[in-house]
Amino acid sequence: MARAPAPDKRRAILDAAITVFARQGFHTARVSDVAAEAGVAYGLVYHYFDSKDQMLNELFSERWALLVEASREIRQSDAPPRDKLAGVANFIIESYRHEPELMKVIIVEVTRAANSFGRTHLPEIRQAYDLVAEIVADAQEAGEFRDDVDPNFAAMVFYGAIEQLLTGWIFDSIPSADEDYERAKRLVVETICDGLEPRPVDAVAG
Amino acid sequence: MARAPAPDKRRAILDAAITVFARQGFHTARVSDVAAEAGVAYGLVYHYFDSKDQMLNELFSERWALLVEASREIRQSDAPPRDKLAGVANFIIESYRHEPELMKVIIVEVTRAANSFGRTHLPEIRQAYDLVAEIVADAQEAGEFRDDVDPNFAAMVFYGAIEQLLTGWIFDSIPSADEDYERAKRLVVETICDGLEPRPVDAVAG
DNA sequence: CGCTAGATTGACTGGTCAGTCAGCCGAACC
DNA sequence: GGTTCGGCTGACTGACCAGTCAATCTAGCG
Repeated sequence: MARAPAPDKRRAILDAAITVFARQGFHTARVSDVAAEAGVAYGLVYHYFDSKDQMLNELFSERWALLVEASREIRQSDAPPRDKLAGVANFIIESYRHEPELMKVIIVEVTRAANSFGRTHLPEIRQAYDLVAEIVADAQEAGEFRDDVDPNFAAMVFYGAIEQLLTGWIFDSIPSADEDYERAKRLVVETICDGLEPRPVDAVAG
Repeated sequence: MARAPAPDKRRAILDAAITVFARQGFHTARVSDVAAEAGVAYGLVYHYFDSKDQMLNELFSERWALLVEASREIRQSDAPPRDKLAGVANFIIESYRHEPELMKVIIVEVTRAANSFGRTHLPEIRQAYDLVAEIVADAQEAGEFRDDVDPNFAAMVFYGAIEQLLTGWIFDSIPSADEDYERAKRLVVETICDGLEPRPVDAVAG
């Protein structure tokens, strides 16, 4: 029999780490918990990873790279700016929908950890923000968005809104049925693009 | 000589805790660091507080109560809704401006800590969010805001935007001169109320 | 004074865990 | 069958730190 087809315990450990970090939080999670969850001996974790931190770093970077990549493609597409923002929102919210535990870990432990991890990954995080800022700037140059709002600022508002939604779902303080995700996607973009105040009726259509 | 006018070591310890928690993060801060920062013996911390956690809880609740109180007053005022939102934004941003360390601790260690502290204080946190939602709902009933956006949702977007700004300042990734704070206050409200897309010119004024 | 009570001290304890390490197991290859 | 080598094991160690406590100090008070 050929050498067992890569049991990939490494991946199993990483997956277990997601579950455990999401459930208990990184700080309170013990490496032994991760090993147990993965059904693997304690020492094996250190065979594949240098440290507990490295696992978290890897989880973050792996997924964040996908977000940056997706954002880059969306930016370069020739969709209208509103659809581009919708695309980014969609990607993030779908990520949460499919892998809520991983996204929880990323949002809670990395994005928002101002000391330690947050600082380490600042450059990566900024890349994603910057891409949204560029989408806005592009739209402003094309006259499709107001040009009196700093693009970086708009990006902050956009990301802030989405992260807050994720946080709401994580805390289980806003509803999370299928339709709620869809509604949320629509509403972030709508709110940010259109604003809360009613538009003067520019065409009585209907 | 009258009994020394309450040396208030308790307060000194709490203030030291702010500095230390902000600098090192709650988890990595040692109680001995707090004691040292306060210029006080280790044991004295436990004379005034039951635990390390209790210090953080107290710091959070003390200040969050002010925010809720201010929000409540703003809601009950008869200013236009846009000014009410501006009032809340102003309160939070001014809090950060005057006590950045305390606000950093609150945002990073409590508001955004889905496990541990965040869960503990969820009810208090929600109170503040709910008040913003009510401001929006009031405005919708008065026909001053679009009524096709869920008020809770609008509140999320609003808080998300502000917290993201604070986070930007905390991480030192957006500028923080006096005028930047003022501009930020104006822009959050403007962006959220007016949206990013240009309004159709409803009056050629000027 | 002598007494009481609260403030203050800091050495010490108990428990927890990240990370180490000496060695085992089994597959391939000779 | 022996040898090698990577994957794999889990008991152990060393450091760290929250919280305890017995002792000391200080101030008012009779």
